[in-house]
Amino acid sequence: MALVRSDIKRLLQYKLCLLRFKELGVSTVYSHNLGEAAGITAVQVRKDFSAYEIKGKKRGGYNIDELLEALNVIFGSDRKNIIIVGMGNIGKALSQYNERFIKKNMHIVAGFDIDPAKQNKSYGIPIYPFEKLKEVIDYHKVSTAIIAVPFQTAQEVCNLLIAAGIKGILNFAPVILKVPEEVVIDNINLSNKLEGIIYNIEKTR
Amino acid sequence: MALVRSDIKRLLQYKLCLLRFKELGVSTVYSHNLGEAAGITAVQVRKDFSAYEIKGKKRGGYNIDELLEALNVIFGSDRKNIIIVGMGNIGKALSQYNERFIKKNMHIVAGFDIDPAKQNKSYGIPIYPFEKLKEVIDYHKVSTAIIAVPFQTAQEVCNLLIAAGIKGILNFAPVILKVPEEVVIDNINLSNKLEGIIYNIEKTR
DNA sequence: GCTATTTTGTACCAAAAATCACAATAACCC
DNA sequence: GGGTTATTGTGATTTTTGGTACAAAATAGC
Repeated sequence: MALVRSDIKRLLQYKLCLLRFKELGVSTVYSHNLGEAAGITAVQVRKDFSAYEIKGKKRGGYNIDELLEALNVIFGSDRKNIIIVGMGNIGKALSQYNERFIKKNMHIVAGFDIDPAKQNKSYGIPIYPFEKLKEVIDYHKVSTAIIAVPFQTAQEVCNLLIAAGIKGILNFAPVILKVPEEVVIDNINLSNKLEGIIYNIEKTR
Repeated sequence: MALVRSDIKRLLQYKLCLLRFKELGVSTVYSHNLGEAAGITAVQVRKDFSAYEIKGKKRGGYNIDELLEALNVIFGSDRKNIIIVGMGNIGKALSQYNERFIKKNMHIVAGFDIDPAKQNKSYGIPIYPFEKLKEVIDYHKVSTAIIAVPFQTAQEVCNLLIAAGIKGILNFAPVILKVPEEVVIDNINLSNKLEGIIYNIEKTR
């Protein structure tokens, strides 16, 4: 499965904004507030909530706690364990994001690298050789992995992961990984992102 | 401007795949070859090329050099200079990607950080304080920036960048940055990406 | 040279997503 | 309490996107 539906992306953005609002002590939002914060039109916000039968009050807006509760039902609030495969620049950087992920109850429990030298380094998470993949995945009940290996080995690593039981992959290697229909994949190509931005800049001049 | 059109994303993916094919010594491709490599249907490939008046030969496929030449016309082949703002984990990691970006003629020419301690470190690129922003942007004719600062300061940094002449931004801070219509912005939220993947996994069970 | 096959190119159709327009209702103000 | 306003909720419309089917053309095989 190649794509996260765009309504889901928006709901996640709402969730993030709502948590920030809540931290500021706000207890209700209007569709246009939330829309502005999330970069989405007010109509779209109302439609999204309406589609999930989340009700607001006419002229009274939406209650933030109720919204967050409803979003928790949609997204689940139980702990998710994640692994990183490939402890190069990106892998290392992401391992240090753990604190942020933990706030959303996503825990990076281990990293994997082919290089034995990295397997002893302390990145805040334990680093294992690939032989330990299945063991760690099973033990921590990991269903999601981040691939941050060079593109030449990415597909091979991807196959290993799927064989070991991984169901969802965030891929930073600059290839489109081929996965069975039931596996969720999101390919991020930073260099293409930059090129796309540059194209848009030039085009509008 | 919030979004890079999806046909542009596909063209960039074709470009990447074509370069790889070329390195392997292949000189022609069929729409289904390229489609498979790029994770796109063959019909879509043909439509995309057709839309840009790139012709193939019936039963003979497309000539890779011609395709690449056409893509170079669309995307330009001149050097683009880029800066990174915020030399935390992500900023550092990206600065070490420079070699890969250079292959596409995108050069990260400088990094910026508020912390004077980082300004002397060697990351392969010079690191400056924010006071030097305008100077560096003007000198290197930079139009594109990567934001990798904490979310609390991201909008402020974004405004600074735009005031200093930046026209396109790739934003890793977990906020939706507000920019004038003519500025190109791509907001990447890694934590939302992971949550989206996890949602899809659970949903399909 | 005729037929079969492969591949491009495109017209048409279906699905998804976004936008517009406006009805419904609750709160506010005088 | 009556009118006005702010806000939600949704039906209708448009736009965008991707997919299907098939015609056109070039090559290959015999």
